[in-house]
Amino acid sequence: MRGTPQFSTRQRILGAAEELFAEHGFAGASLRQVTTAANVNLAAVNYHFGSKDNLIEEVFRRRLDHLSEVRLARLAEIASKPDLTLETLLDAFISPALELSLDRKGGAVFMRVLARAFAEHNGNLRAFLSDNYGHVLKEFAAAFTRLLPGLEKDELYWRLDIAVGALTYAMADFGMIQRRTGESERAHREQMAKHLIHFAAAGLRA
Amino acid sequence: MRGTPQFSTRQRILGAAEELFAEHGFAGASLRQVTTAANVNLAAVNYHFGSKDNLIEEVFRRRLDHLSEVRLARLAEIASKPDLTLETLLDAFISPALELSLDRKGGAVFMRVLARAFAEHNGNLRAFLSDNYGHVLKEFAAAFTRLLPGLEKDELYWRLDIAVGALTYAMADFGMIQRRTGESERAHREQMAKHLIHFAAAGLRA
DNA sequence: CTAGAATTCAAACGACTGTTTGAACGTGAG
DNA sequence: CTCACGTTCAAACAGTCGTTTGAATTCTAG
Repeated sequence: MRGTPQFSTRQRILGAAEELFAEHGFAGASLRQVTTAANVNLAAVNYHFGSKDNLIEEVFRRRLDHLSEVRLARLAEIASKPDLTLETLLDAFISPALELSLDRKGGAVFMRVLARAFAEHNGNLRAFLSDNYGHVLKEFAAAFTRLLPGLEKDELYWRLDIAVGALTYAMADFGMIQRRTGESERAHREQMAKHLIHFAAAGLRA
Repeated sequence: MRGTPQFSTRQRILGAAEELFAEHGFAGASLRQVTTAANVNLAAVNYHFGSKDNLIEEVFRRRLDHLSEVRLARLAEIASKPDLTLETLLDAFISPALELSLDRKGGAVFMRVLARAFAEHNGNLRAFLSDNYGHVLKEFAAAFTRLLPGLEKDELYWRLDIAVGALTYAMADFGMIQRRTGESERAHREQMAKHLIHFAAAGLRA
């Protein structure tokens, strides 16, 4: 029990990779940086994950599997309600991401990795994300369609696309708004989610 | 005049770098890829720009100097009008970016490079952009403040931040909406700008 | 035409890349 | 104890990285 690993080699690699991918990008973070940060032998990455590309996918899978589940569960909870509002529906999509980003163990970091996946126009990565998690977006889009029956399909898709953009950008903390001194990280992000829902609801309606 | 360069070595390097940075990122695109694509000797980058980092900055400067000028000119045109609307003000900010993205020579590609700059949380790059082009955002923010006097300052800044996020995301073509077959690139992007202005205006007002 | 500056070139620098190898290690089952 | 299996390890693989060098070439001013 030297060094008290506490977490498995796999988990430590995933954690270190997530952090370094967020900071330096997928190409910019080397496996030597990752394995050093994880306090693990260099060859461990290829032993446990096969390749760097597979490691990247696994970093997404570890977080997105759970995030998608929670989002769909929230959607199922509210979908049948007769008094469903746009704000509630947006909240069902945004809150799970907010909660993930408030997770003690690197959730906020992961949101930046996710935003990088959008910036990388990489076909393989996009296909992986679309194949594995595209159905969540589809289900939410259907719910929005039901909630905004007056809107043409094209019109709605444009607006949803824009809303997703605002969400991605905000959750990854790309913006210029700095957390105020004395304000907790939690309070800051909750403010952000509140404004995001308000803004997106108005944009979708108008 | 063998090979009819047509453009200077500098310009060809900048063009090739822009394209490869958009596709593979700043770390992912190597100087050998860039110089090969530009049909130029490897050492030319360090001769003309000093280093890869300087080349990156120059890629931004080439486009942003002009974009900032146009944006401020449009703002000056409309700022004094008594019947100024939110839509007009948003248009003054968005249209110049739209026109740039429709530029024959790689304008659309540059918008993706710009979005990458947000994804890179790189301090040096952010400082460079903020130092050189931050005043444009400041001037527009002041105009928005004048136009939305009922809104608290914090509230306005949050909404502007979200609007910038939606704009960045959309202009970089991160979204899932594909151009329809038969629709021109120009028509597609003009649609996008139209929806963007409509969405952002509603979000800012509500 | 010529001297001198500006530019381009092939080649090499040391450092770093992802991946593979085969031996060493720890551990639990028979 | 012993065997076997899963895991870790140091070392090396062939390439690629950004940058530098000094000579060769092109351009320009006098």
